[in-house]
Amino acid sequence: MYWRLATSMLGRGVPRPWLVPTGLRTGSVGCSRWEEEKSADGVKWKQLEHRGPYFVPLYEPLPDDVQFYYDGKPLKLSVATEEIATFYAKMLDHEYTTKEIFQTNFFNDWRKEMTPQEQKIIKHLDKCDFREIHKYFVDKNEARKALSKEEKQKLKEEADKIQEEYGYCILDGHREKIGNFKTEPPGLFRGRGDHPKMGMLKKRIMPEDVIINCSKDSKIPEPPVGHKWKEVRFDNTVTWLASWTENVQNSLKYIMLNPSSKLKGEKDWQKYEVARRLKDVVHKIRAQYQADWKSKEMKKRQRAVALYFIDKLALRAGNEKEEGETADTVGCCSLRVEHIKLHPKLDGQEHVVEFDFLGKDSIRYYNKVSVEKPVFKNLQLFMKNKDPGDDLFDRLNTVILNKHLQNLMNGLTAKVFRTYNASITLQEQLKALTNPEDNVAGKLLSYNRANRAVAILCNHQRSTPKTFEKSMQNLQTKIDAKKQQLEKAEQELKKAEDEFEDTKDAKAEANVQKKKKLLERLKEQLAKLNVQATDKEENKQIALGTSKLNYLDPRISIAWCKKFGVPIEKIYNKTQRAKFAWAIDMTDEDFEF
DNA sequence: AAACGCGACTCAGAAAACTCGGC
DNA sequence: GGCCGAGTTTTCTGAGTCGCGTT
Repeated sequence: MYWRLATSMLGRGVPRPWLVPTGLRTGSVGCSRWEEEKSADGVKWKQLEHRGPYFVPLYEPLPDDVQFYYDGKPLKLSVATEEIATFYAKMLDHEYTTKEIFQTNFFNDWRKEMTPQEQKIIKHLDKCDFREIHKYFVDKNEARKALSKEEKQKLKEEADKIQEEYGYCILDGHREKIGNFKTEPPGLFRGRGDHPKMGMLKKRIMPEDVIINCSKDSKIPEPPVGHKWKEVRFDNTVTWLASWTENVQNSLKYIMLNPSSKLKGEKDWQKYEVARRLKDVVHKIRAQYQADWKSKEMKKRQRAVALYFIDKLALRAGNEKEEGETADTVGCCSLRVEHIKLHPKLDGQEHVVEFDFLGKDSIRYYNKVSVEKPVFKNLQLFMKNKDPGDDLFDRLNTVILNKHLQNLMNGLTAKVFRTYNASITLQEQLKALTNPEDNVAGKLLSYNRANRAVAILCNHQRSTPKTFEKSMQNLQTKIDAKKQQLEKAEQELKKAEDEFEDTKDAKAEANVQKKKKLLERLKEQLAKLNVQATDKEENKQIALGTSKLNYLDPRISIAWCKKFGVPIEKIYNKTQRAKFAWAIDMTDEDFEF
């Protein structure tokens, strides 16, 4: 990997490009010439060449014997109408289709695409019968699973060929993997949580919708035959290869590089370096916001309390969002009065704030936190004479907050606190939990626990896996069986020892040794199973992946692996190792975040 | 100056696809 | 030695953050 060289050259003791300006900037806030990342006018590449997006296959009409029924009677649909019908039919056993908003949005959008005749007939969704179409797709899926080994192999090869052709680009002379090289197929929009637009029709992306970005002197990608690109541009200040506007939310979608790429890797590295710089000033910042809790200015007080939440609870910044366009979720600055309850005393603790709100992806944040008295008093003040639907921090937003943070440290924004607190927590937890005497399994449990502490801090949740109870039971069965084996082995050892007492012959002695070994092995296996069970139970509703991938400086984990003799593959799978190649390359066991 | 709207990027969990160990 | 299913990895695309230009 060519850039490994580059990164190793940038390792310890060697100035890192984006850190040099910081050093020079010390004490000279506002010197924009040295702003982070702007050193080269924001140029992201010199050369970019690619094939353009891979367009998902066009719709194939249903066979004639698969019918749609309206009001109990078969009805042949036009191809366009039928295609949209299949989107709904495919989702029939999904909870989405039971929701009224989903149904309404779908039906409205569907009717828009119908022919006038169809519009005249199809007036009510509840008279539509998609079950035969649904069954067709279920069967088709089954059939695909049942294909022979050779047929599957053939499909795999075709997919590999597409990946090979469209999945890579040339960036500054080097072949890099693309993250998402396929256009998103048409379908029904599925938002998270209570999304007002769920069920709307997401239209097919055509070459005419796509903007290509590449370098002028590169081989410009050919649009599919008979088609044209919307535009070809040569903008080297951005990292995307292609983009289009998505019709449901009217937002841009991009084709970008894979996390394993140099471009993304360096950005990731940079992110952690900013978080590490926060480490040096965080004590000062904390002292400052604590002082600001008593400020005369209400705006400052709100800023100080919000920042305290962001720091202590790792809340997200909380930008405003357009009402009615998305699910009603909030972050710190957008918290409303209804999202917190104040308890002067609760469960033996004083000044308890009870948080209950929906955050990103409509994941519930529920937490009871004992806070410092001034914070509590301030919150009472902020809530005074307000309705439940009013903003808690009415004089604050993310722009004001981030401007303030920028003054405290260059490159500092609200999200840096999440990165910083996540990484520092991992480092501290690893220090506290790792027992050098443990075997690898034991150490991995400690690692997972440290990781889990971070996931809890960041509120990374998952729904309990459908198979959880069952697999827990299976594990318990295994444990019980192992216990029995162990008991039996103990008895046999005792028997062997007695026999040796009697005979004192070499054969009996060897037998004792053999039984001892067996017992040891069983004990170890049992311990391992117990560890597994604990780990599993504790992980039931917690998602470790997000923090591992996005918040934890990989160098902490790599240093830990090296220090305690844990193979890196036990912590990071192949993809993760590719993403963190920059860190694997430069980190030794002494690394400190 | 501050509100706004857009653009570009990171972060997010669900679902699909794949793998691998036990029978 | 192939099949099954649980566990793991990869894909997918929606949901945030934050900066910038415009008004």
